[in-house]
Amino acid sequence: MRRMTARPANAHQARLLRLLRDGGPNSRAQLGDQVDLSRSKLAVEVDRLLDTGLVVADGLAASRGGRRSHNVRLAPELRFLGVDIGATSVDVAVTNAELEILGHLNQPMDVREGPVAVFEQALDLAAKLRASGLAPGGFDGAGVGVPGPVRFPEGVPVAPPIMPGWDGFPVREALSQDLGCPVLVDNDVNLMAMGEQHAGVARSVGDFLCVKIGTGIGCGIVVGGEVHRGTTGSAGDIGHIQVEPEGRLCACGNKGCLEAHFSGAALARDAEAAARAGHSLELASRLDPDGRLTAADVAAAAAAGDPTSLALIREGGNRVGQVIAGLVSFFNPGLVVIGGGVTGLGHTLLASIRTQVYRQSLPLATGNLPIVLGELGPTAGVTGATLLITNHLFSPAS
Amino acid sequence: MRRMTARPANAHQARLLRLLRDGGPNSRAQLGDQVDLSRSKLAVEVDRLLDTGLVVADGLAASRGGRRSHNVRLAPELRFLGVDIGATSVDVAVTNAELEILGHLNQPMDVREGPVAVFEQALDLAAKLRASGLAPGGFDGAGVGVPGPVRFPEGVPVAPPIMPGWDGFPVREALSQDLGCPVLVDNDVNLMAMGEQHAGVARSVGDFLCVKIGTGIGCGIVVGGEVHRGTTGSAGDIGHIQVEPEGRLCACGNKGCLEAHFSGAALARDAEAAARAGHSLELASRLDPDGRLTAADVAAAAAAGDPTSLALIREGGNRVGQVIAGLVSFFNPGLVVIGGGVTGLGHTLLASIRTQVYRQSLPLATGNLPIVLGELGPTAGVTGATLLITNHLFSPAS
DNA sequence: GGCGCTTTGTCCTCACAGTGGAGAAAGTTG
DNA sequence: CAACTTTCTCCACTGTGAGGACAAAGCGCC
Repeated sequence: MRRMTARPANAHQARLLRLLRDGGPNSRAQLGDQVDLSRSKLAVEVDRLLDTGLVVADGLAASRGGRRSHNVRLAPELRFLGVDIGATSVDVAVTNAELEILGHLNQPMDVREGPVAVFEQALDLAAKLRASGLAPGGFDGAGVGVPGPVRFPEGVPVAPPIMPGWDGFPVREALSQDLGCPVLVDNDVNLMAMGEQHAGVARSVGDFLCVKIGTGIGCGIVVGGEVHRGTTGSAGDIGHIQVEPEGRLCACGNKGCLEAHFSGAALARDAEAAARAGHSLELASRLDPDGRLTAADVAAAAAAGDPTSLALIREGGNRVGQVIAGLVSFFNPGLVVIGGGVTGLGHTLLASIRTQVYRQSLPLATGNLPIVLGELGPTAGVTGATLLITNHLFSPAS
Repeated sequence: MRRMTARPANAHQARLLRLLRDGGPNSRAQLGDQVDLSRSKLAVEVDRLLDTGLVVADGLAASRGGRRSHNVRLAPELRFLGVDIGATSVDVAVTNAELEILGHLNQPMDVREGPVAVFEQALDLAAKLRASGLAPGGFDGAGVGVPGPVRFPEGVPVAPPIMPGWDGFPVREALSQDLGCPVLVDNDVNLMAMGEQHAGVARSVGDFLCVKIGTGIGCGIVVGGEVHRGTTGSAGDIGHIQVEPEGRLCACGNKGCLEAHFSGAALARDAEAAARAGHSLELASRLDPDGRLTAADVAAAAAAGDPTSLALIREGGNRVGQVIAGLVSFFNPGLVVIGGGVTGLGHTLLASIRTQVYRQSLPLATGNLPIVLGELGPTAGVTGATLLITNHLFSPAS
């Protein structure tokens, strides 16, 4: 039960910790190449980190033509917890300090059951992972993503549209008590963006957008390598941008919101309607006993060549693409990542998004703009969550 | 002919220079209150700045109950040039190091005449200001705004839609040669945003948007106090966001761009059409011999109560408001500033923009969101320009 | 194996940024 | 004119960090 208590004493140490997190075991010489400090100073700081126990010796590395170097690495017993709460399921993962996922569990649930019930399930999953020996000493930190706006400094959801019972629930404080470790809470979309930035397609891109299409639609915004959360924590909430002046009624009360026209939920509804109207035998054959379909059913039908499903996906892609085109003109990102549950719709969706964006935005903004699917899938969120908390812990203590 | 050659030697000196720029003459004690340095260290740095000549003694201040303090200030002979190139006119202003405007000239012109002709006029205005004794020793730095995207590090316009002849013209290099001082070039909208941030409505706001509606429409984006320019320098180019799927043909080749439906130019065209169709006697009476109108004519007609003009303005406001609503949802700013030539349309325009934004965006994003007119008018751009160059010069030399 | 060359890591000295306190200088107030 | 404030300077002391010398450890070649 040895927990991480120490924190880096200065910016140099913080920098070194992050290099070790992102680059794995490293020799003093390799660290020196990346950090612009004299060798002597660097040795001093590394020694201090060794003293704290955050960093340990890791044997000798192979020679590169001279004396073999003594590697150091982050303490291998450090454990971090990533929790990603979606609208319809929870993901929980345990990582070491290098953010390698040691164990990952997923469970369906309904976020509308409220924070108490949901966190009971999440903590249960975390306990299972611990019970399998992955985190014998408990956790040194945890990151949590929730599907709605968060007042980041306090770690409290504010006015979340799809999870009314969560408004004001002190997520950070409650979980910090339960887990006995530091906790940080953020919007799930922001965490997905951070995950892709750290380990996915967005490595080494400073400014990018990460559009997550699941039950709802959100967008992570990264500016200069940092997540932009906005004044009230609601930045990236693009699901309620109006795409049709007199369009469908949305749960938020407005008409024609993007989310009402396309999202995992909207797609399933449209597919059900098409199936019931007899437009698609392929879809009808997939109806469950209650007459319901999911986005995954549509993806499967599309993969089987069902024209109705393909048309629905294309139309949805056009809608999202229309909004993304606007955002690209406005924000001029270096990359757009598409992720979330509907990535199962794959390249049909991507193609229609690309068409819209490349057609509508100015060539200067789209000239060298990749629009790609996220590559981490369900691990993006939990990876981002542990990145978030380690970023915090690997900073000089306030 | 004494030019500023020295640059601050370290971050402390840079910080002090900016404090003196923004706060005017200050005593060492007052500076110490703002800068978190010991008095002794601060005295050393101030002395070094005095040695460079960037800072000079400025006499004794009034006593605050003890020994009177020796004020210091930025050298009063420092002169900066701000140039703001619009689509239809140039603004040129001279400021001291405290960014007080000592002289300001404006001249109509047409950017389509190309960079050589335009800068000839701009330099002519600058020479006039010099001739009137405002900058006997020449300029210590200049900032330039152009109405299109700029590759900022090089100071070169790229693919500017409304000024084709400017693509790739080395503005920074050319002007730096002509003026014999450091020059920085940016998008005019970004400079307006910086101006309002420094001296206008956006003081002390970290994240805000500054929408400039003139001949075209653009948006300055400020994130964490810094202008966001995007990957290729085209961030904020919202004029070509599509607002109507099968809308009017735009100069850019697409259909339904915001700019095609509302901007200074579009408003004038609509007003002309209405006048010619006999819908408004008020507007018809303002037609010039060529049958042309300007946005200012529409503003005047609206002020006189002309219902056609008011309707045009309202409809335009709705269009812009629709786009801004989307940006607000996406970006979650703490303030939206409306500026540019059409601010003459005043509160009629503002009201319809506000209506759209407050109706379409989520309450969390709009709850405490002021939407206001810029307060600097034509001086915003030139102030931003001199802020840009002094920010650069008051930074530690690279 | 001996020798030169390379890489890695440690040790030592020096420069200097920065702190904090003492005290001088220059005011105000009673 | 004494007591108190505020401002500014001077000085001694501390800790950070750079840079060089040197030791340790490895490779390759003769």
